[in-house]
Amino acid sequence: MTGTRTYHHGDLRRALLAAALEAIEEVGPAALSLRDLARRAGVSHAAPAHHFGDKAGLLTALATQGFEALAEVLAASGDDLLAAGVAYVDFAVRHRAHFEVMFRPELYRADDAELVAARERAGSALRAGVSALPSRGEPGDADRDALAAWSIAHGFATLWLAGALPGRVGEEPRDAAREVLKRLAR
Amino acid sequence: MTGTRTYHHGDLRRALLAAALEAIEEVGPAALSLRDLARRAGVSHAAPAHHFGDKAGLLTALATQGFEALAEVLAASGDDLLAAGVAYVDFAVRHRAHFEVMFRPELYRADDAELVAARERAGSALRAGVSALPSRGEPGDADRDALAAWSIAHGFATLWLAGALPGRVGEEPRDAAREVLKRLAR
DNA sequence: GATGGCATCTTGTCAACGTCAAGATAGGAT
DNA sequence: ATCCTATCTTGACGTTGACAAGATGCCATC
Repeated sequence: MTGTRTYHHGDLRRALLAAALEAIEEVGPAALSLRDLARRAGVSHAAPAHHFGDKAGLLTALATQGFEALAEVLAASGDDLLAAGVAYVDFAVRHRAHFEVMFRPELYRADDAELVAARERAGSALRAGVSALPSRGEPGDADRDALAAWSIAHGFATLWLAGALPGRVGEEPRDAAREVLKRLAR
Repeated sequence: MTGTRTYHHGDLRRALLAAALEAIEEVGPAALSLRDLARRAGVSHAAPAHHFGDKAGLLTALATQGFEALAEVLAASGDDLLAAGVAYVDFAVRHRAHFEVMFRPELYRADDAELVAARERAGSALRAGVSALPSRGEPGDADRDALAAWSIAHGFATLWLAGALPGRVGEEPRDAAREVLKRLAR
């Protein structure tokens, strides 16, 4: 990271992941080009393959990063379900590139061991917020409560990212999300 | 459509759209290849360009079809908000290829006139179900109610399609969706 | 401190792709 | 009968992901 160009980049793996996040925010995860990443990092066109094998390998690494970061964000939001939902939406908007890759499993290797572990950590963090709610009714309801909460947060985030929401909802995703998500918790 | 191979296909535009739906269900909308579609239809590799201009043009046509079909489905579900939500999820699962294209505006021309019209028809049909609900509270609440309903249905559908849901939710999307969506209407 | 091993990166190549330009074909109007 | 024009083919160009083979330099070992 000294800026001098040596034969060995020194931190190419990290540089490529960072460049990939930028590129995905610009053109989306599907239009990502390994050769473009190589140009951004100042290395030859075949250099990325050494670190990630192929394009799916790079996206697998990004998705894993994403699930780990999401797990942290959800854990930090504590036991408040509404806060967790708002944090979920906020994560999607702030880490748009990560989020978009995470939920396009056809682009990466969804059975990768590290990725599966990270995804399960995020899933646990997500269910933790719901299990804090008072239990009511029959068994299995808690699962469906969790799924309802996940669905509304995920749906709002996805629609926001797709630009499908009318301008009326405002500019600040956290505020808009809170207004919508609280309709479930009632 | 006689099966004989003439110089003029006769119904190439329709054949290409049908082939595209098949291909998208197999490999996703991003990995769609125009040359593959041409092979499936039995025409030369450049034939698709004549009907759709380019790849984005073909996906624009598919997205337009999708919004029109969704508008019909929602209109047919009547004034019941829960039924509309279930119909939304059912549409996404049954017309997976259409649905996946519709909400990836970076892949097509989102400002195309026909597409915008179809999308607005679908949006109107969606809001119609919510406006039938008894109004409560301040103005603007109806918009947010609609957005909450759309979010939970869209989120559930998206998570289902991404394969992100645990196996416990079952095989039949309509039943699973109803159990989840009804938690909002309470 | 020299040497060898090995991860890292480069160079060269290939098939497949989207797109464009130019030409061939045929159906229908005049 | 003739031309017009939409439809489709052929050929080409630049870009991409992937693979193979070679170049480079760090690092442990002696």
